[in-house]
Amino acid sequence: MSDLKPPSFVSAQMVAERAGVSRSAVSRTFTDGASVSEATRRKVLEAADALGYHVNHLARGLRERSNIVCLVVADMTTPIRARMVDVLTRKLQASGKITMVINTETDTESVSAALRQTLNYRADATVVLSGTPPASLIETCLANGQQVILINRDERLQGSSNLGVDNAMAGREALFLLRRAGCERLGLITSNARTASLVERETVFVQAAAAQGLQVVVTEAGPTSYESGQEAARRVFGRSEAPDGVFCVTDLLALGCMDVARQDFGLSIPDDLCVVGFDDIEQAGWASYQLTTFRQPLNPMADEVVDLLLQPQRAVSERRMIEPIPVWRQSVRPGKR
Amino acid sequence: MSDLKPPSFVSAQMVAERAGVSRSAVSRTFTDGASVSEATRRKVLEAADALGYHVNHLARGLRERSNIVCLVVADMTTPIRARMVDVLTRKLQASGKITMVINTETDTESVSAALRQTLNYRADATVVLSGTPPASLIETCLANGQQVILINRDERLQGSSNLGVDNAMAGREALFLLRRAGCERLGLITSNARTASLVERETVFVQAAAAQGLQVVVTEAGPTSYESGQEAARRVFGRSEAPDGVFCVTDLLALGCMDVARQDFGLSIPDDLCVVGFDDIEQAGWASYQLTTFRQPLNPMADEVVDLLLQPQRAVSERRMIEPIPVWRQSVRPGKR
DNA sequence: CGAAAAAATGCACTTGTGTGCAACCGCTAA
DNA sequence: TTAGCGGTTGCACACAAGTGCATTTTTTCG
Repeated sequence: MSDLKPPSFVSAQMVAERAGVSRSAVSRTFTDGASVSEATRRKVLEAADALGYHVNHLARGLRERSNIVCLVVADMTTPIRARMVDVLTRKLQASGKITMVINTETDTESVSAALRQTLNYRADATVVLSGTPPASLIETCLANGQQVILINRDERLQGSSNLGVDNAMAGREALFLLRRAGCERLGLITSNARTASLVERETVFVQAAAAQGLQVVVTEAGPTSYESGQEAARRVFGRSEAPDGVFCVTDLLALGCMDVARQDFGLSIPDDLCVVGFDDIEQAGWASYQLTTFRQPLNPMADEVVDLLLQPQRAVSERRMIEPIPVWRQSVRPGKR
Repeated sequence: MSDLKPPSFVSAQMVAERAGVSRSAVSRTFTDGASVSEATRRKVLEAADALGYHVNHLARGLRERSNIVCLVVADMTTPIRARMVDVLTRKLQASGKITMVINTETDTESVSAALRQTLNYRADATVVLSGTPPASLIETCLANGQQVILINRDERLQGSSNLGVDNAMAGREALFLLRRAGCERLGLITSNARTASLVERETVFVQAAAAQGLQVVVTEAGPTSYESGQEAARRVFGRSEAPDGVFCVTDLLALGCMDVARQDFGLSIPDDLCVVGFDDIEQAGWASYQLTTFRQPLNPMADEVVDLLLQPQRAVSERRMIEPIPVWRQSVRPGKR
């Protein structure tokens, strides 16, 4: 009397047998707009409920769209990435998609493997948050009818949709803020990740400064993290002509920098040192930091992604740019000292 | 001459035609241990490569296991949750599973909807990180042969596997730490989330204190967040007999509490006030905080999850407990004042 | 060289679903 | 009474894969 085989998913066939109808009737009951009599429908729903039946979306997706969207992401623990994943999964779900997360490294090999997984699962689209896939693989995706959306990876790739924030604007504005605060010796702290986004913020900041006849002390630390910010700060503020205004290309770098500047070098922020960040992660607003920064407008960005998904034919090779939002806090003086 | 219909996924059939073999041959080429001649295999691989063919895992999963694991989670932006998702997706991937993330609210209705999605996609297993699904729905999952693993949701539910950290131990040890530091007036800060985990940490701490004849000032703030910690601190330290030792059931609460205690009330940590947290999020180790706390051993926990998945038949109704690891930093005095 | 064993191949069925097509049912109007 | 009509229903096929079984091809060994 013991059931030896493990229980398996209940299928439409079983429901049909129990309800005494054809399997088609079951299918139609769960399909919007299909023609089923009220009586049949009731019988089917009753049987389905009793057996615990749930439509197999995998089999459904065998015919046409799978409604699966893959998220290729690295460094998920980074606050900004966590928020991105959060917002994206929310919005995608709201538009009837389901999200597969592929956690990867940023090197090309890992990203390629991730993208191939994406094809294996017949995702309607892939959203790449980290790393840059090789162009050939993107073409394969497109050849398979799969949409590719790159976020904040600025290398323009044929066929993929690109979405990013205006890094140049942030670089220019950061300089403006620091100059208005009366900063004379400018510094820039970046990581060795050298993402297109980071590089653009850096170069625009440096060039804009050069246009004003100012030189910028550029410091490159390890990966984009709090610890790298600390390390960079130890190098920067130990020298004779330490900067009095620093643009950190990432909030995490900025926070590490602030802690070291204050605790190890006794600097007062914003009196002795002004700091500007980028991302507006939650911690930037904490009382200990009150970092002036630029917010990545994640909700609008996610809306754009959903929008791109809903009109796939027009989306090919599109490029959309979103303005970051300056967030004023206390790490930069409002006027000249 | 324009291709009107959108490109669609290339199937094994197309590869077979191009390679001049049967579809079976294609299938066998991509199946380990199947019998194919080297010549055929080469022809197939060549055609597959030219067309950009990728095996459809969805169709493969139609026959047996889908290799999909669903992660039901809320509050993904919380550092501890982000880390959990990160570690789990990594380990699951490493063991050949693919992760679907369902971002939900903690209310029963949302969690139920999430669990039904889980069934729709024929997930081999569901890992619940937030909220508590109704017992009836868990039974439905089990009836469909789907494993349910609950993490840190301590209500023991029939049939599901439970995995959690030893909250009681943390409560006891937190008290020990504060008492050894010479704290006389104890406080506890919790959120209104009232998760089983949080409640257990609270009650054990309070009871252990009572056993020593000490009363604990319990403050309940809003959701588990930095801001709630701030709010609670404003209420607690404004009174005449403010505590000199506080256990915050979560690191985020602790960090908010520390900032307010220092900046609004001029308290020095750990001289005037000792603080203990729980989770060991990254920010707890930042220079501004140096919070003494208990680490959730996420890697071992994820290993347990994978282990449970690999032996599904034995896993039914199992319950595993993992010890949190005390992390010594500077927010508690090492000895009596 | 020929027979037996081994390897490779293709057919046909399986999985769970949606859907076009044709049959059917009940009802109304001529 | 019967043709017509709209609403249901079931059959059979499609989707993309894996696999048992029978058949064909190749290899091996006497």
